[in-house]
Amino acid sequence: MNKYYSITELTREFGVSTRTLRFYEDEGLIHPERRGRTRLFRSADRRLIMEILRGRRIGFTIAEIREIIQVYKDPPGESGQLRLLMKRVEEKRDELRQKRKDIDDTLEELNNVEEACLTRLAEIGVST
Amino acid sequence: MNKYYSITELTREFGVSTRTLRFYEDEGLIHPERRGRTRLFRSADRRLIMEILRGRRIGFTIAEIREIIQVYKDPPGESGQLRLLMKRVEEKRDELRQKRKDIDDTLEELNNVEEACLTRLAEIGVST
DNA sequence: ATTGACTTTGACGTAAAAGTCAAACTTTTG
DNA sequence: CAAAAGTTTGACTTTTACGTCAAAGTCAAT
Repeated sequence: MNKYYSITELTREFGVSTRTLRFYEDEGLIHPERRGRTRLFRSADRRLIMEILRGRRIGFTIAEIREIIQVYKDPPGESGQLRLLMKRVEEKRDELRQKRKDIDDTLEELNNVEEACLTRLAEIGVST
Repeated sequence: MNKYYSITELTREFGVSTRTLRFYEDEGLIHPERRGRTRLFRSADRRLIMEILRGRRIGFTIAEIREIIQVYKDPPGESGQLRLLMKRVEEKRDELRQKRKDIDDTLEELNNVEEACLTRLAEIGVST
C-alpha cells in the first residue's frame, strides 16, 4: 500500500503518452512528487488523472478541467463567488444535457444504420 | 416555400461564423447552390448543417462527420464493406456509450457541487 | 562496467478547426 | 446614384493538445 506509480505504469494503464502526463503537470492539473527529478505518482494522482481523462472524453478543455479541480481543492467562501459558481455550474449542466441528447439521437441513428446493414446483408445473403 | 437562406441568416441561427460554413463547404460537407458566386442554402443544406453541428458538439471530427454523411448519401452494397461499416458503427456506439456515462457521472458531481454551494450559502445567510 | 530500460528537460513541430484580414464584387436602400 | 450592407476568394494566423526528437541523467541487471 501507499504505492508509487511510475509514469510509464500510468501511461500504459490509461493509454496516454508520457508527454501527455507531463503536459498536464505543466498545465498545473497534477503535482506528482519527486525523487530527485523523477516523478512519483500516488494513487491520489492516479485518481485525478482518471478524472482529467473523463473530462477530456466529454470535451472539456484543459482550462475547464483546471477550473473544476480548483473548485474542489479550494471552494469559494464568499457569497458572490458562490452564486457565480452556481451560475457556471448551471451552464455546464445545460451544456452536458444538450450533449447527452445529441449522443442519444446519434445512438438512435447508428441503430438505424446497423439495421439497414443487416437488411442489406440478408438480401445479399439470399441471392448468393 | 422552397426558400433560400443566405449565409448570414444561417450563421445567426446557429451561432457560427461565415468562415465556419465556408470551411464546411471546402471540406466537402455541404454543397450549397450558387447564384453567380453567392451561396444559396436550401432547407436540406440547413438540416445538414444542423447534423454537422450536432456531430461537432459530441466531439466528432470533420473526417468522421464526412464519413457519416457519405454513408447516408451512398451506402455500401458489397457485403465486406457492409460488415466493415457495422464494425465501425459498433465502435462508435461503444465510444458514445462511454461518453454518455462520463456525462452522467459529471452531472452527478455538478449536482453535488451545487448542493455544497447551497449549504454554504445557507450557513452564510444565517450569519449575516 | 556496460547494456538496456526508463526518465528528464527543452525545443521545435503538427493537425484540426477555425479566426482574421484584405481587396474586390453585388445588392439593397435611402 | 451613392452609401451601406452583405458576400466572395485567398492568404495568413491562432489555439489547443499534444507529438517528436535530442541530449543527458538514473537505475537494475547481467
